[in-house]
Amino acid sequence: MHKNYQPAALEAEVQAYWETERTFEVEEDPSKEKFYSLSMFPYPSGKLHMGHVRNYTIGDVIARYQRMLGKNVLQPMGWDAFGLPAENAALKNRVAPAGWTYDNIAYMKGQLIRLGFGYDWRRELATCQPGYYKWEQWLFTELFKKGLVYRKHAVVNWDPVDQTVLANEQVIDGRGWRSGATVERREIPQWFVKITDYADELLDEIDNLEGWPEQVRTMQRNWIGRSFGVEMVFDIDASDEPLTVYTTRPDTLMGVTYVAVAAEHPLALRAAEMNDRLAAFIEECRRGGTSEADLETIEKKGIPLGIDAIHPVSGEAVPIYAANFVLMGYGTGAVMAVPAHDERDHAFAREYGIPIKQVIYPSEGANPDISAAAYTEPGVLRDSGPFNGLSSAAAFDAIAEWLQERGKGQKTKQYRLRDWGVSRQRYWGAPIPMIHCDNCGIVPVPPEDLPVRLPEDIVYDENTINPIKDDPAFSACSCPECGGEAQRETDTFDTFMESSWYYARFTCPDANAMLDDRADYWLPVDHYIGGIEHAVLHLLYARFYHKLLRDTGLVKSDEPFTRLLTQGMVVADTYYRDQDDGSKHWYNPTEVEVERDQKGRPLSACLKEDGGPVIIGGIEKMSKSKNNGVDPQSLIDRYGADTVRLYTMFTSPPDQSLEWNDEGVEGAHRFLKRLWALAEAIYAEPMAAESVAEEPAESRKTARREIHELLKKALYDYERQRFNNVVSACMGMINILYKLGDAPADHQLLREGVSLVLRLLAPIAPHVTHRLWCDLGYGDEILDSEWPQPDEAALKQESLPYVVQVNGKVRATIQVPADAEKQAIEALALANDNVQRFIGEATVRKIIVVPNKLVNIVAK
RNA sequence: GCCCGGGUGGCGAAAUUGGUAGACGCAAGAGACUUAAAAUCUCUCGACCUUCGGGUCGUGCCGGUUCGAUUCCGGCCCCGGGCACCA
Repeated sequence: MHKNYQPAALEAEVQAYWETERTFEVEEDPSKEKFYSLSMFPYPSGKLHMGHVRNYTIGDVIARYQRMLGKNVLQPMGWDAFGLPAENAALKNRVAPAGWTYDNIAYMKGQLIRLGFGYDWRRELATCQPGYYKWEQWLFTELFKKGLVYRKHAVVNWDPVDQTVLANEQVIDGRGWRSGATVERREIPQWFVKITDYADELLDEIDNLEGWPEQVRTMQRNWIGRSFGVEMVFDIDASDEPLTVYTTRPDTLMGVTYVAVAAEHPLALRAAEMNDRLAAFIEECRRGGTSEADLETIEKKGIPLGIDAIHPVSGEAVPIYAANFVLMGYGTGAVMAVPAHDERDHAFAREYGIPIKQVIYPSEGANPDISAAAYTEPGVLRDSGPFNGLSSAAAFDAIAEWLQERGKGQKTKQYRLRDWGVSRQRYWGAPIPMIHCDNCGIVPVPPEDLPVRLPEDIVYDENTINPIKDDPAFSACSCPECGGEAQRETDTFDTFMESSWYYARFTCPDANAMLDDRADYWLPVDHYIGGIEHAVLHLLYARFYHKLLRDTGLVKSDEPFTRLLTQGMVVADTYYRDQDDGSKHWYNPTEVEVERDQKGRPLSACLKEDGGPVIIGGIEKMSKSKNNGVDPQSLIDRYGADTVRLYTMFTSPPDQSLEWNDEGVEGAHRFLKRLWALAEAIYAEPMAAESVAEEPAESRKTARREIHELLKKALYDYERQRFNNVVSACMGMINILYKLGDAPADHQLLREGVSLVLRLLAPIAPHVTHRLWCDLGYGDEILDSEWPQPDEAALKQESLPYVVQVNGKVRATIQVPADAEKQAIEALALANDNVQRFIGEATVRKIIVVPNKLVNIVAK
């Protein structure tokens, strides 16, 4: 055993041992309880960032912990390999996306191994491999046959200069990121999967996801957004085609004072033929991005069509407006507006001088001032003709019934959730396996022709937009039905398609089918760990996909992930300078010197290179775009993997955001050196197996009790996944062990204490604990050692400290025999001088005794 | 704009969930060892007052419930995540 802790050599040796012993390779074993621990696989962007390190450390800690509890643990790893950054890199460096991606995978895999994560690498997969995406192409054609896939027009961001579709991320302040041109909204045909068919099941089963954070469950419920409302028709005075609108507040129907339609609504387009102002407005509405955040934050604008809608109950004419906040793609592209009872309608009505008609009044209390703000609470109806006097709830039913009897509407259920658009107009993705034939229409690629391979051997220059779009070698094909000339679909899948089922493929990566029997041994995933930013999209799509797999007969379970841990962001300060062209140039924190005030708050910052000032951009998620990432590799090189793992676990609880701070890593390293020093002391002086039984000294007895209390706390914190507290407890134990004396009994306690700390720390710092466990002769394989339990006898105390409060304020701490009765405790509390001083002349009204904790004396 | 989180010393955090606020660590200060430095070890460390016993205030802000609130309720402020083509 070395005298000093030397992580680099030690970790290499232990990693070699794991590889030779095939420690983390697992097979199905019906005799053992299985545990499938999975961390969200990375996009191979180049190198690991701190968020990866944190995510995979949490996952590895959970996997190793479960292994130490005796379970058959599967922990695989793979690569979410398709995506936009590979195309960006291709444009920038003129390299093919495939080569760039595989190079990144090789480098990042090396980093994962260097960090000591216990993966079964035989199961590794990359989603850009034809052997992987073949099966999702196959499933897509199956879903098409079942009617769960369809094509419709949908809006995209169109860059009129580059002549290309842009991702939302590529639209900056309404302009294309490369061309700087104002982005337009354009409708093109795209493929959709009917997730709304599963909306009810996806929503109702959230109730059963007890292992998921409540926060994520709430977000998913709101995202699906099931609402019960009424669909109704407004006749149009100038048209035969009525307008259909949906509302969750039919009780406010008599307060409708206008109707708003999307700018692209056929009614608006027709009216615009005769109306230049309207035509210009519609043109204006086509500009800007498509994201919901963009649409919801633009100034709400509208323009009257000059056409009226007929109120279905009163028969009154109300004006129709074209409005930029109503979207053609959502619902029916038309909404009824009730300014008195809806905030957005209220703001719009005030802007355009539209009447505000109050029809709902509070059932008790003062009537609010409706001219100042909308009254959105339910209440009692007035000025509502036949519905006067009804409550909002009763009016909901009465109005729905009234409309239904007259064929003007009905109760319906609606979702905020929209069908999943899976088409992307990009090269680096899985080709959508569909064929367009002039004779036969849309024809799915037959299974024997799958996979539709994406050509990887392509050339990129700065003008390349999409290498397969205009490549006849790719798109030309023969129709599988009529054999005639046909065209392949050149759009590729949304990368969420790949990431929605990889967890299942890991169970049988070599199966000659999408999945085989092994899937049902391992699934569902027992513990899934990933970033909170995936709370809705990825996690909802994966739940949906699992149900598709189930209904295709490939798995038996209903849900993919039993327990979910959403780790917080790794965040860091950002610094930038404004460029002449209006963009921002971001500087890495390592390039910047920050001046702080006495309280440690940043005052100003300057660039080390030129000493000039830079702007402090606030704390944000570590990202390439903000250049605020901390490279974990330099920390690994300097301190070793165990220190980096220990520090990331210690510095924040897993589900909270981690504010990166280089200081502190040193402390984690120091702790491992202290552990090493204690182990060295044991090694240097191996003790006789049988030491003479001696009555333990009082201080040693206390030390042992404190160690077992900390052990109990650590076990509790392992269960609730507060790994930062586990590390704290281990540090506390080491601090106690450091203060022990030289007696044989001290040495015995030291041996016991170190064996406890090693096992508690084994999932977190696996290399050093593995080595010390072997070198000190505790056993051969710490992962298969007995998981520690506190000694109840050591925890027993003859007397306990109680806090004594007078009127809720702490006035004394007293020692109370453990078996004392309530009266005895009260008497001891009252006997204290300081307590008496604060009772003074007052009369004791009440004494509250909280067992093992405190006494509160209420005196007045 | 909408949905979801978070706010505790100079800093990261803890408080077994309504019962001693600040465990553990970082930074800082003092001391020991050393020719010296590093490393290591020991002690101090929320603010203010103090007769050195202790006292008053203190968990973003304002109010409430309670014998007792970081924890529960109502309102506000600030920061972060998501918003369907970043992954």
